[in-house]
Amino acid sequence: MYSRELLKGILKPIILKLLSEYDRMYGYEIVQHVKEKTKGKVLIKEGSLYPTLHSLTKDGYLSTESVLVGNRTRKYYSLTKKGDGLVIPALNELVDFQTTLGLLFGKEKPALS
Amino acid sequence: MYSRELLKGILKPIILKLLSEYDRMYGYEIVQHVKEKTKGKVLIKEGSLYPTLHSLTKDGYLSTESVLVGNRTRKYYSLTKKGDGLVIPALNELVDFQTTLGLLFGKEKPALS
DNA sequence: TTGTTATACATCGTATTATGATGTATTATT
DNA sequence: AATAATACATCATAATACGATGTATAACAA
Repeated sequence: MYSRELLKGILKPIILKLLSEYDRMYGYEIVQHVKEKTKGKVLIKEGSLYPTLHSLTKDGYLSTESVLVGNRTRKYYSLTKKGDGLVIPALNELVDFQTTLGLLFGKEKPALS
Repeated sequence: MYSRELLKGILKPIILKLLSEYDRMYGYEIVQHVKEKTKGKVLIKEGSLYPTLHSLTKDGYLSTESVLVGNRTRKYYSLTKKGDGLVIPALNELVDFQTTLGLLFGKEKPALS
């Protein structure tokens, strides 16, 4: 895990990007997905995730849909139109930021995937 | 400029890396240096820099040396032995983090410089 | 069957830290 | 003479990740 502060600012972009790829996801699923994708290096905590999802929803970027699976509730989140408009700028900023980290810490521009 | 939160966690590493390269620097110089290095994308504010320098000093990572240039005071900062021990881990974390950002946001491992 | 782990949600207080606002003062430039 | 650059400082505020805590179901191993 990274120092707490380093992760600040990346949680919302992570959620936005995931939802732009997967159309709809629930909280627990997001945590697992990010864990796998980052090889265990980014472990989103519930105390971070749920308030953030609520905040994005409250601000109109996400919509929700509750589904019962067995007797357990799953709350699916999707991008609203407004939220969709946030995705590209957020990703651009992150990629740009990644490049800038390279300038500062000795790595050059990240290679294209 | 990046969103405020995105910059959290990188100021201390920036200072540590710079001081490991330049041996001694003063606040204003650090701001200018980072501004140039990042092509104006990271503009450290005085309200962030000075408290951080003081904090690092208080914790024994930096030592200071005040110099009069004309009638103006310059406060030079250098790494202590303790501070020196922080450099490598801090840089490793940052480079690692940069790579993880790539995993999350579509860029692969950063190219070596 | 019992204990543990995984799944799945939630809230709240705390800690960290970058920044704007504000202040003081010298030096260089127009 | 006025403005910008140099150079330091402090303080209140805002943003947000997280630990702690709570509730509950489902799966699985001992």
